[in-house]
Amino acid sequence: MAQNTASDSSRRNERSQRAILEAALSLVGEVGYEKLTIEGIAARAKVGKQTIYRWWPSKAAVLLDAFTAESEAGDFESFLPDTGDLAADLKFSLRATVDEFNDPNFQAPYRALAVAAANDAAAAEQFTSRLLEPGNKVYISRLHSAQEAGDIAADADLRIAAELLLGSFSQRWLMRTGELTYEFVDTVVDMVVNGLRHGA
Amino acid sequence: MAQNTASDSSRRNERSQRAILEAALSLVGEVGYEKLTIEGIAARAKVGKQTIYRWWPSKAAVLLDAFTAESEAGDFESFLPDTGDLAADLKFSLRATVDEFNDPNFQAPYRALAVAAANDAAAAEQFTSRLLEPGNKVYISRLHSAQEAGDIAADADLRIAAELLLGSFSQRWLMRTGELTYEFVDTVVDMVVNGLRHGA
Amino acid sequence: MAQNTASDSSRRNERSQRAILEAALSLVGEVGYEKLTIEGIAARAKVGKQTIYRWWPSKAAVLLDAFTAESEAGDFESFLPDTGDLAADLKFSLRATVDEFNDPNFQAPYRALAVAAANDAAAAEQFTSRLLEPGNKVYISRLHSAQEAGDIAADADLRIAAELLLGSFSQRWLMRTGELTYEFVDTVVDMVVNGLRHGA
Amino acid sequence: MAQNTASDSSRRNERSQRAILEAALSLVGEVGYEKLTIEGIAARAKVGKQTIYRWWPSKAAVLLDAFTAESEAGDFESFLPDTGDLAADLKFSLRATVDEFNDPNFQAPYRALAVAAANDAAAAEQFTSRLLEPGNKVYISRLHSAQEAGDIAADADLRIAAELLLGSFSQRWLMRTGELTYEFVDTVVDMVVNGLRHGA
DNA sequence: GCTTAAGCGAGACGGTACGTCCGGTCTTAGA
DNA sequence: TCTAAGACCGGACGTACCGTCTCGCTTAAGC
Repeated sequence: MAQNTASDSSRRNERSQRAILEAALSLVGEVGYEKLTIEGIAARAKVGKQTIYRWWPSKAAVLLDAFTAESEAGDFESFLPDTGDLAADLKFSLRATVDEFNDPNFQAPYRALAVAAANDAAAAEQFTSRLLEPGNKVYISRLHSAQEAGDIAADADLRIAAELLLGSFSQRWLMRTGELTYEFVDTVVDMVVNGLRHGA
Repeated sequence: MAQNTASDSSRRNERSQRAILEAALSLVGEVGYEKLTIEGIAARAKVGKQTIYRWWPSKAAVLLDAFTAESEAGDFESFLPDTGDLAADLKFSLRATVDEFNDPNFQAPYRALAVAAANDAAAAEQFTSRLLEPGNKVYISRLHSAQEAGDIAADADLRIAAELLLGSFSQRWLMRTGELTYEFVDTVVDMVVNGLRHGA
Repeated sequence: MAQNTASDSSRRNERSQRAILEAALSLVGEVGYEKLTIEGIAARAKVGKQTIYRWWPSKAAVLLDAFTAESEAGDFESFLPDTGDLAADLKFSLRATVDEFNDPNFQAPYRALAVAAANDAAAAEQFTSRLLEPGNKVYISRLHSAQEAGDIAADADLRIAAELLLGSFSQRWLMRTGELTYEFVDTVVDMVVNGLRHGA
Repeated sequence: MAQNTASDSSRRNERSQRAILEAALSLVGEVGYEKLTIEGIAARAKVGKQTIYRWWPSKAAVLLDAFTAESEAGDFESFLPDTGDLAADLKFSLRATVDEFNDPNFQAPYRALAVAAANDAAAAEQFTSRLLEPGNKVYISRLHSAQEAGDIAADADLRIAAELLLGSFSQRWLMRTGELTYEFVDTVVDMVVNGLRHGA
């Protein structure tokens, strides 16, 4: 968690912390990241402002904790099966991700975090290591298994392959340059899997 | 330009407008987008705040004008040649883009615009139509010519192909998940071109 | 007035200034000096806090202006007649002052100013020069005329005589060590006038 | 002492109490009454805040105890001799008081107490009964002996006489309207004694 | 001598106000 | 009429203290 080093976390008031994270999530859904204020969170959580500042360095940090706390409650990482059919497996997972990113309750805080990360290298580091990279790993690992099965080129750079899959998806979503549809991810998967097949 | 409809643009003071755009660019390079303020721009440009509010609806709009004004001064769009060798042409262009995005003077305002766009759909629309889409078009058009030459599958979705090329690039840059290098774009191009070759 | 040097007073909004002074006076009467807050004044005056900070350096300064503005509206300085009978004239004036200091509307802000002055040398300087000293002068001048008439010793220190009259009064009021009555001031006047009669 | 009734004073930690009083005195000398904080005292005394709140109801009460504790250590009440020469005796005593009030170590906490008393009737009651009134009594008693000796009028109000002596002194000091000098108190004494001589 | 209730240092907590910054609107003087 | 300047109302910032409230811990009294 992102607490200040100065304070003794064993004395945290659980009830307050939960109220803060819940307030942050619900508020960011209502007003967006830029209009999200620490005062607003404190007011909704019925908490003193200092209680937020004591434990988090910025609203981005609050939001990150809020988001991951909720995600860990459900089963966070979208499931990526390994049926032996790489393209099918990738499509399955990415279609689930499409649904997720079309859900306003997921989208609002996630966009807020992305904005914070784009803005500030420190936030980006947190965002990446706690949200993006775990997702990447799942894809890389599936690609690796395909590689070992001989389905894709032995020398393919799997990290970059994952970036093709997820970067195009992210960009379309973040800049709203198009709808996130099953067709879109299917096409992306086909192109990438095809590209990986014969020496790249 | 993004001016308000209310004012008569023939009466604009050119000197002031230029000073505002220059001030916006230099300030965003110094303090970043979130700490960029209208008051700060006005003060540096030695201009009344109202003069900014009269002609632009938001700091994102100022910045967008500032950025495009500078870009148009130089030759903005990265040149994409058509030598007949698709992969080589794409690499040539993307390597130039790598250089551009590694230039701090370019990077700071562009990142600011991307943040504004990620935040706000209206800003995104402007950002996309004035900066992203023109770039996309260049790539799509080159892909189209390759398609007509029979180098890539006839039924390939060229827009999505361009998104693969540029989205992975953008994501890596925006979230700072890795360095932008020639090797990176070369690999991306090879994968994508390979993927386009045989029906996708 | 106690405005900051930085601002151009010709651009003050009269309505706001008046509202601030009125709010300060009414609030100090309701809650006392220590619980008087700039935020409270701003809220009651329907004014931004900055508008107070722009023109006054402290709540003591606001209050001093508020108090003197009101006083100048009425005829501030208690009238001290010169009938030729020094003791009678002093009693007349001090009895009026007794009434004034027994009036809650007068007392609350005046006590607030006295507290501020006792606390802080800068406030004391303002308080003294704008409120105490003018009062002193009136008494000294009446004593001077009595001295010229031969009613009191030629070498008497009139400023100190005034301090005896007003200091004992002030102390009793400020520390609430006794009631302010006509009898009290009459006795004080008799003692002091008697003491001044034969070389002191 | 001003302790709360709720607590059992036999269990007080002497060391802590002393540290609190010393911290209060030294801090008030450094920052003044308004900027004196309970947290600051606790921090300097290396004591929990609750230990202060347990034993004193306000910072004024702490300060009053701190001040009287120190005073009782030395011989607090300025000696007022009775040589038969009233004026000389009063001058002797008041000159000593002048020295006292010109001593910064004495002045700072005493001013703080006076401010607290001026502000708040409850503090005033404590301040008066524990510091002012004992001083008054000494003067009244000396005047009484002079009255019995026939040096001053038999019907003179001796309390008011004492108020003349001490009130003018206090006022000059509190509002810093002039220096406290031997000449000043000498003149005050001469006027008052003279005024008391023949029926007042 | 053991236990148990208190005082204790520490500091988190819900609050209030601070003094500052900036947003976006409005007013004024001058070119 | 547009501009530079900046006052205005409003709202959020991040900080300082308030007075209350747990926490473990020490410690002294009374069983």
